[in-house]
Formats: sequence, C-alpha cells, structure tokens
Amino acid sequence: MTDSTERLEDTGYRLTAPRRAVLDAIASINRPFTIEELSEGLPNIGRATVFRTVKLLQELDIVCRVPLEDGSVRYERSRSGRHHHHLICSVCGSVTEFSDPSLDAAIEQNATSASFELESHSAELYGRCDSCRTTS
Amino acid sequence: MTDSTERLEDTGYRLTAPRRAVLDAIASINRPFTIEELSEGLPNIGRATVFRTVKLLQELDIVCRVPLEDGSVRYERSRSGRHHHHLICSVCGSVTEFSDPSLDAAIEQNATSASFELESHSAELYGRCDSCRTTS
DNA sequence: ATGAGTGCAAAGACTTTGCACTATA
DNA sequence: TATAGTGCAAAGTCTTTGCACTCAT
Repeated sequence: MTDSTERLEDTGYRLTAPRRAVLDAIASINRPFTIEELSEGLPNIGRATVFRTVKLLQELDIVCRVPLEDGSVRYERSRSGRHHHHLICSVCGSVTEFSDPSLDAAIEQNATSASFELESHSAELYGRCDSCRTTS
Repeated sequence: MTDSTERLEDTGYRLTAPRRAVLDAIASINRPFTIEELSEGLPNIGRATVFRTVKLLQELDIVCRVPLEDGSVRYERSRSGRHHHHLICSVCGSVTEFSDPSLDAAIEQNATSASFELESHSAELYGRCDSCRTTS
C-alpha cells in the first residue's frame, strides 16, 4: 500500500507505526471488514486508534464504507479510488466494485428531472455472487 | 393511515393503542425522522416499543429506511409502498421518493454482466433540493 | 382466556472523548 | 522540540433484551 502511505504523507499526516499497521492489515484482508475484525488482528494497537485511522482513511478515499442491507456497516479498501458502486453477496459477503457511466447518467437524469442539484450518490446491489450462485 | 392499520391486521399483528399512536405520529411527520424524534412526540410510549414498532413497520413496507450520507439512519413513511429511490437534501433534510424503470434496468444490467443474481438494490441521491437550491 | 404486545430498567454493542504520554517531521 | 498521534479507560450513543404485567382477539 505504498501509494496509500504516500497519500497520507502528501496530505500532511504523519506516517506512524500504528497507521502503517492498519494499512497493512487492510491490504491483507481481501473482503470488507468491520472495525472489530480489523482490531482483532492488531492486538497491540488501541481500538480508538483503529477507529480514528479508518475514519481518516475514509476521508482520504483510501477506504470506503460499504453499507449492508441490514443497516450494518463494513469497510473496504477502495481499489479504484474513484466513484463506483458495489455488488454485495448476501451469502459469502464478498463485495465487488463496478463503475457504469450509463447508471450514473440515469441517476443524474433523475436529479435533473426533479430540479435537484446532485452532489453525490450511492448505489448498492444485493444478491448472490457468481460463485455462490453456481456452488449452491 | 387506515391502509397501514389494515396491513397490520391482515398480517396477523394486533392493532394496539401504542401501535396506533406510532402510526399516527409517523403520518403527521412530513419528513424523515429518527427514532429519537418519534419517541419524543410519544412520551407515554416506551422507547423500546417505538423501536419494535418501527422495525415491524419496516418489515411490512409501511416505513422505509433512509440511509444518510454520514452513515446515520432515518425512517420515512413509504408513500408508494413500492420499490423506489430517494433524493436526499443535505440542506433541509427533505427526502423525495422517485421510481425510474430505466435506472432499475441499468442496475439489473450491471448485475447480469457480473453474473450476479440480484435480490435487491438501493440508490440514494444526495444534494440540494429545488427549493434549497433556489433559496440560497 | 391466552398469548401477543408493552413498559421499564438493565444490559449490550459500538463509537467517541479526555488526558497524559510518545514519537514523527 | 513542537505538536500530531497514541493508548487507555471512561463516557456517550443508540438499540436490544428480560420479565412481569396488560389487553386485543
């Protein structure tokens, strides 16, 4: 996660051992995680620091929030760093990012129709991913 | 909210005074509300009951969850009772529902492309509503 | 009359804050 | 070395649960 550490430094934040550890932990997790899970893997790092770091990483778009259907929240490393949407598997919990200009266009169209000044939007798709669909 | 009371009864739930009160309170609020706000207006009804009732009403699609950009949650009476999306004003907090088959189609298209079996989806639009846009 | 529903208070889960200490830039 | 960042524990939020009581059907 070299680019992430750079982004931290570039923004004027200090690159500390705990922050490195959190970044490494996030890099090694290949699925959306909760603060709890992240914190478990970092026994030497205070829980508050994990919370603070994830919050910071969210602001820097290094990590993004993944809202689950039941209202709970997970986080995931932002692979694209750009705007995207999620495919969230209700079986295995995997999260896939995707971008689609025509989806964004449809959203913008609706905003325009309602004389609404769009600042941002989210779209989450819930269901079963390919492998869970074919396995069961 | 006659149809709501009917929906409660039809589903086998009892129509109690607290539930009526919660339904009336929701009917009289014209904006998305928090449990806190709802509960404040119902001093004689236990907080737990408000939570339990709102949860029940969500299951019956009488009330829908409105996730805000900052991760907090509000609820709103489902006007359509059908699938829809939200336009959420970051200034006045108003929430407008809308439906758009072509938006849904774009979402379904993405699911199909990813071999993802779509069960449900959400789309939330954040920005400034018409009146907040023209007023300021 | 009988079991769904309620109120209260207590317990839980999750997150933030205060503060003295540490370590980066 | 000056100050951002940390750890710990305490304090908040917000929500759920246990349990005896009540009331709709």
